[in-house]
Amino acid sequence: MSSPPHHPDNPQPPGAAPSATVLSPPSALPTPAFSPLYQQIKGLILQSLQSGEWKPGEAIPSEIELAARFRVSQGTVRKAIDELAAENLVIRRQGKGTFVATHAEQQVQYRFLKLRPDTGDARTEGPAQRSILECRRTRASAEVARALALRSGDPVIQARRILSFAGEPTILEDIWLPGQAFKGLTAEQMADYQGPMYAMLEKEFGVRMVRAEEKIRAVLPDEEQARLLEIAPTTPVLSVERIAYTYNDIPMELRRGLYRTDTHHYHNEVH
Amino acid sequence: MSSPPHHPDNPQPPGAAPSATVLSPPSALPTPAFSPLYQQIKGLILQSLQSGEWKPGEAIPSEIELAARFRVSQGTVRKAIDELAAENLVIRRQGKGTFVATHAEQQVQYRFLKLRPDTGDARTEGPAQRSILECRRTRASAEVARALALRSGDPVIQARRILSFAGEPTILEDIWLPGQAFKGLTAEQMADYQGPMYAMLEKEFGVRMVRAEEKIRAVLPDEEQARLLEIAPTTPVLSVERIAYTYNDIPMELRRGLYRTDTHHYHNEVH
DNA sequence: GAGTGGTCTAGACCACGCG
DNA sequence: GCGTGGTCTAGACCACTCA
Repeated sequence: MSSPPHHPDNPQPPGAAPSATVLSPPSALPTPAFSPLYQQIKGLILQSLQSGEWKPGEAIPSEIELAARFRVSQGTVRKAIDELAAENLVIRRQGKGTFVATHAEQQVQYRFLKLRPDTGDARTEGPAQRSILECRRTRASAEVARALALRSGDPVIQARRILSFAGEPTILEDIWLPGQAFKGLTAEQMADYQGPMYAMLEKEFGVRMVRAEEKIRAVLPDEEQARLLEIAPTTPVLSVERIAYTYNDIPMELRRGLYRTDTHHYHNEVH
Repeated sequence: MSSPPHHPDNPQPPGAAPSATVLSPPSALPTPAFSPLYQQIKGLILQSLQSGEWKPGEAIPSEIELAARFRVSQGTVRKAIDELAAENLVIRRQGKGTFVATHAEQQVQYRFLKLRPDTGDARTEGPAQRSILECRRTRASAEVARALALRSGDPVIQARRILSFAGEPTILEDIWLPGQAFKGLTAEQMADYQGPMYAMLEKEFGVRMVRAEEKIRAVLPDEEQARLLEIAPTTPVLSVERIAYTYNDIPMELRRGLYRTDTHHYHNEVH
């Protein structure tokens, strides 16, 4: 950390780094950051988050504790946490504390899935049925490697599954995961786990998906895809190509989904 | 406004409403709001925004001025403006001031359009060519009325246009606008205006689109649509149904777009 | 150099959740 | 009743823009 900015009355000694025991980050300098104090604090909290010091669902230390740990005012910690909360990395609960965000919550199941039934409440539809069609270890094609920031031929896990809503097959997904981070992942694990796949990856492998980018197109399914989705091959479907990222914008999943939109639609809000 | 919360040392007289001259809002009570002070301030600023006290692109008063006007601290005004900035209603520029957001800026042309070329930079593609195919006064169908919160048979303006990128017709749009708010809108106005349509509506009618919701599906174009987009009728396209809202969540536009996704894709980021 | 937004602090009190 | 996050204030100084 660089020389911390001005403390009006309490001039901080130049090298006074936070007293936190900062674990060595995976692939970056300790904290380059010539940035506002609260940004630096945010970075330090982020490091603890990604190092697993606080697990998903757990509470992080209170603002007062963090302020003491980092030797800054509570207001500065607050602003750092505000940004983390705005990015959905933590969740604030008044009177209780601030918690590490997780995919394993009833309220926000399928945080990243924007498909909604055309009619009725999402809740009347009930949870999705998942069925794993395939799950195997293979090697990254050039395309998959590029999406996952790997080299061609690096080990990847490839899976295919179907999500059904109210008994209707609605989503067909092909999923690629970097083999290294998910050693030992089995089809059983994917099939048996109760809850979203991202919750399972979080729990079993400590990898948290934090944000994703999607490219959406209209396509016709091939024969096999149409059969699996139980639609005619002339029925257009949404092709949703997703790259999901962990902390530090590291891509951790490539997913190609085909969404039926005869009974559902992709919902988006734009500001 | 309810009794304003606690001023530590400067107890505010109970009825001390901000000294701002509040114009009567269109269809709501002066400010129900049993909410934090900064939320009430935000509401008051919002009223000035929607009443046109400050026009798009103009600067709003400085934080210090607003603090004086509303008799609160600068920090409270700041928090109110922070939220407005987060919602893209205003833009802060350090050293210059805070400005009313507008659709008429070079940087953020087509703020609501999420379609991007598959390859190359969006800027290499240049601006879109617009051609108006149709623009007429008509009456709202039940469906259009529901979307725009009108009654069936209310006057609406219906338009159809094509957006082309690099000479290729890419988007076909049918647009419905409530007739009352846009009296006197002509096809010439739509065709001649340099810049996004929302910028024109902003300038000519004082109606600012602030947010939109989209429902996206994959469909096949009908014959006419295919002809206009210069594609085969067997080419699936994205159907994007957008409802755009002004302040206070009042729907002001229904738009049905067909997007070609053979050369472009709909891009979305999810958190 | 004046004016604007941006950062930081310190301290007070409020609203909530839980034992 | 205590601890948590949430609100509000007051005052200082920084960083940027422009005349």
